[in-house]
Amino acid sequence: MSDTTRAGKREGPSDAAPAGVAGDLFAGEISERYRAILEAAASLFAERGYAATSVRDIGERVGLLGGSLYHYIKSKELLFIKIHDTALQVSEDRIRAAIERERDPWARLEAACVTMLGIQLDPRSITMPLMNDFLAVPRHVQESLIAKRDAFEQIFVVLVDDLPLAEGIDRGVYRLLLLTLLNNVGLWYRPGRLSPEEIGGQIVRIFRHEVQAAPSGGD
Amino acid sequence: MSDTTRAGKREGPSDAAPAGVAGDLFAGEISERYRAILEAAASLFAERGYAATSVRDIGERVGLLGGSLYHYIKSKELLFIKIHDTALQVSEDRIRAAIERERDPWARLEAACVTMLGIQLDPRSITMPLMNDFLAVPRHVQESLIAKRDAFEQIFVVLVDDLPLAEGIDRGVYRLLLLTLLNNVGLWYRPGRLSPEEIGGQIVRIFRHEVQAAPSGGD
DNA sequence: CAATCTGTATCAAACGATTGTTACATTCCG
DNA sequence: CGGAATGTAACAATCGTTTGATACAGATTG
Repeated sequence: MSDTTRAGKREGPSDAAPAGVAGDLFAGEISERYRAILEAAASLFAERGYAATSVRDIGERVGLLGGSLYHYIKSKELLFIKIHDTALQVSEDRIRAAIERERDPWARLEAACVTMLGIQLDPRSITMPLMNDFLAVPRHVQESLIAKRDAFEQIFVVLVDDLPLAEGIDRGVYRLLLLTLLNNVGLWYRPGRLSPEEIGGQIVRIFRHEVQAAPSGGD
Repeated sequence: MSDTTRAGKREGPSDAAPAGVAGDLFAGEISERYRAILEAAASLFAERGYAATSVRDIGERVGLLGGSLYHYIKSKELLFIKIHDTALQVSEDRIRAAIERERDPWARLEAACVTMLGIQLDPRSITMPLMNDFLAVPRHVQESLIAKRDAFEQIFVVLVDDLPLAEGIDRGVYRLLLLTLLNNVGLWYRPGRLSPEEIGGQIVRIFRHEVQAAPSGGD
């Protein structure tokens, strides 16, 4: 079969980078068409889920026939995995860069949350709503996704470990709850009312518990 | 050839109620076969999602051919809606009964959370993981689900309004975050480690903020 | 008691549509 | 010309659903 990594095609080398987050997402890709396919597929997967998105749907979005996509992709499954892993990698990089600028553990956590929400809730972003779409993909695809996801979550393992949490709070559960929120806010968020920063702030305000807990607690 | 379960159709009036939560779920249904179909479909929808579950899959689970299901159901879409609405109704009833026994606002919230998690995390329960499967179903089905869901969430509107929350916390966001958690814990929960009660307790411990917030807050 | 009817439950098979994918032909462009 | 990009057309599978036949239980009838 034709080698797909062969570069030096149509466009000039400094022509790329049209959009914001999404443009960044697949920045390393050679062909603009290929990047358009990745973005269209990502957005459709996020909108309707993996199983409910057909290859022809993706093709229509970029002005190609379904079968023509196979000049760029190997299979629908691998396309999904590629999008998923890329989104996760970009998110990880951005979050790491954001928390690096902060010293205080709570400030670091908030920076991570706000950054992740900024990605999740950006309509251009297209990133990670797919992460809650495990169900529909075949088992062996799931395994690939989970591996990548575990690596990503290591960021939050460290972040949560550094928090001066009140005792009685299970840090493992705490981390999972926080990630559950960050991953799913996109399900109900509608732009206009609150900004991603405000929601991130609310989350941290709720999850922020200083060392001394309830002064006159019941139990 | 034909299986052996052909006989034994009609049942006595006091013979029903085999399982726990799931048995309760579709208790009012007349035929045992019909109830088996509802339960099998509910569990499959919860496992793989709506789009990735075929009518033939459901049939196989109950020992029928795919087409034979249409003696009991009108369509796959209506089957999904019925399961969804029933699960929501059962959950609502159980939560209302649970919070009725408590007076303190925080105790009422915890009762609601623990009850809902008990339903969500019960492997027999089968109830509501479907609620996060909006994406795959057609638009007009979504509208039906959303209507039911809004009614359900009214419970939590009242519960959260009664909380003596620290100022600076948006009660609308607070409620949505809480519901997001309750709806999605099932994605990572594995029985054995922690009980639903313990997780519910952790959630409330995190979401519990007395009126006087951080004594020397940063912002 | 046997024969017949009736209605429910199920199977077997097919329907048209859609799925992911491929093979081949064509167009485009340097 | 030559290779990359796209269209055309089909493939086998699977999808939700329908149709018609069949098995069977119970009531009705002789």
